[in-house]
Amino acid sequence: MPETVLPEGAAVADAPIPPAPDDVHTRVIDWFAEAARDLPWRRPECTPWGVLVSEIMLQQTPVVRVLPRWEEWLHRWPTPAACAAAPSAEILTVWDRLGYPRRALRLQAAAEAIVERHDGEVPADPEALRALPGIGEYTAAAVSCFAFGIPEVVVDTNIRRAHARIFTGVALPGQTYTAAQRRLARDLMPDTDDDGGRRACAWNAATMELGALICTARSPQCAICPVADLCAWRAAGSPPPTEEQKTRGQAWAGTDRQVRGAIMAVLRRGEPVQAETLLAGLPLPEAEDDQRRRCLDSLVRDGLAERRGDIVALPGVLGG
DNA sequence: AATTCGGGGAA
DNA sequence: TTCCCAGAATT
Repeated sequence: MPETVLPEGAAVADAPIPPAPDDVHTRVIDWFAEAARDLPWRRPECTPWGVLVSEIMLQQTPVVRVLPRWEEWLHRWPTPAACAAAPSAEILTVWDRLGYPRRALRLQAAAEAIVERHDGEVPADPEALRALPGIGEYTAAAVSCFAFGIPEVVVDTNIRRAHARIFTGVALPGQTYTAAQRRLARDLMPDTDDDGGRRACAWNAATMELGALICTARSPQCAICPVADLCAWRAAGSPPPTEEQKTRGQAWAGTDRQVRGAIMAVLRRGEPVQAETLLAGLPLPEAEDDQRRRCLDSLVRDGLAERRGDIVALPGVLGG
């Protein structure tokens, strides 16, 4: 804020005027109709289970890496019941290197809960979805909206960024999902009175796609953006992100996540191995013995590995 | 509100 | 190297 005191009622020069939501709705939804990617979990024949699997896999993992794993997963386990009945080791193997393998176990646990609590059918109610393992606020809303057409407020990282630029006029939304951002997203939802929520769901999907394809984090394609002339961030001169808005990079080299990942890569080969051989053979010369052992222990605690005596394997393969 | 939890491809 | 990706669970 400048030190200068402005006249009463005068607009602050830097404060962008947010566009009318209705105008943005029409532009973005029309753009989506012609520019949307043909993703398999968007096809009309995709089941709610297929949508649910895609949403879990897409948590922090890019679309291009999810695609082949999703196809394999749905081919093997076309229903929650089939997934629930699978060996956990197979679950983790098919998950492969999507990352955060606890998601795979939680997805199977969700499938089990769906069989037990919902007669094997993915629930449409967002509260019922939210109660399933691995399903939080975003995923519950997304499944409810994309699989069942229920006009929930869907807010992912793409939508937060698009909202921040178009309506708030800042480069990036910041690291944490604030109450103000949640309120903004809710206020921006199209009316559901007329069409029962069809337009609201289209708005969710379209805004997400806009953030993924046009309004990207690094170099947004404003030249081909359907709302460039309405965008508050553009109107403000496309100011760069502040230090507060920048995401502080997560360290990777030397972290437990790296060591755990290296251990899981070995276990995914399928053969039980000696703990000492496994830990000594990790391609991480920097890692101390203490860290290697700690990470293996944590994997066992997380149910991602099983240990009997000196032998370690994926869960279930060591038998009773 | 801050941390932890994988992994890879592009800037 | 750093950044970013359809987040969730835990503290």
